[in-house]
Amino acid sequence: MDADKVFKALADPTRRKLLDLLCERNGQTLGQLCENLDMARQSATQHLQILEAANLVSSVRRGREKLHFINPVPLHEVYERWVRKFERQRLSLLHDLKKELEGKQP
Amino acid sequence: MDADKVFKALADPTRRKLLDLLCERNGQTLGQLCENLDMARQSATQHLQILEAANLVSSVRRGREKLHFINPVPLHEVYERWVRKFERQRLSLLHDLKKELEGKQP
DNA sequence: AGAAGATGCAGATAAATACCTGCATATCAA
DNA sequence: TTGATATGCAGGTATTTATCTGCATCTTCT
Repeated sequence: MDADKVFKALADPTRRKLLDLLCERNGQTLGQLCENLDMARQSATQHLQILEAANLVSSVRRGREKLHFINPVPLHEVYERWVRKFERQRLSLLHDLKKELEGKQP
Repeated sequence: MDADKVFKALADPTRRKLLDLLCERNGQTLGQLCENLDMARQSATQHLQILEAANLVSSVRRGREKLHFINPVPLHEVYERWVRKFERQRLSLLHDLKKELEGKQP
């Protein structure tokens, strides 16, 4: 997984909306997705290309249409790599802060 | 939580490295963090400000030093809002794709 | 074949982003 | 107090990014 591509893909609200739309109904065409977007079709295409490069979306050509499918695997890997790691110390943080402040002031 | 700020904060590799560094040792000063970064101190400051604006990092002034602490709460909320949602349909995706292709071709 | 529909490709541009340098301020320690 | 240390602030710049417009290509349907 290219974590940088995944994070950068998720950084844009339009692309997160595209993922939301595909989550509601998987396998939508470019045209269908554009109906919910309020921007030029060509712009949406670029966003979808970024999502594909991050492996968050796969597409299949069917005739003159292009169908898009969400792929949750990279998101799961982001979770494993990032969220769980930081959650492990969740409970110790207030302790760290308190100790730090107490230990150095009279 | 401002999801957009959180995602944009995580989109930069330097900022993710800062979170990693704070995960290894919480409560580091700006100077300590800079030793691991290979960029001007002022640049690191800007990254830390973005992390603070996203509430991923908190800081406390102690004399002439500034201590930084990681805050995992926004990451957890990102997980709840994003990762779990998409994971729920994880198993159905290959099915969706297969059905889509089969149903429309002779 | 020809028209309509869906998507692809390329170049232009305005805004956002990540850096930097230079100088200012505040704190500690001798 | 004075020098050294840690951080803050402001401005400048080069790169990246998001978006658009215009035109091309490829299917489908009549």
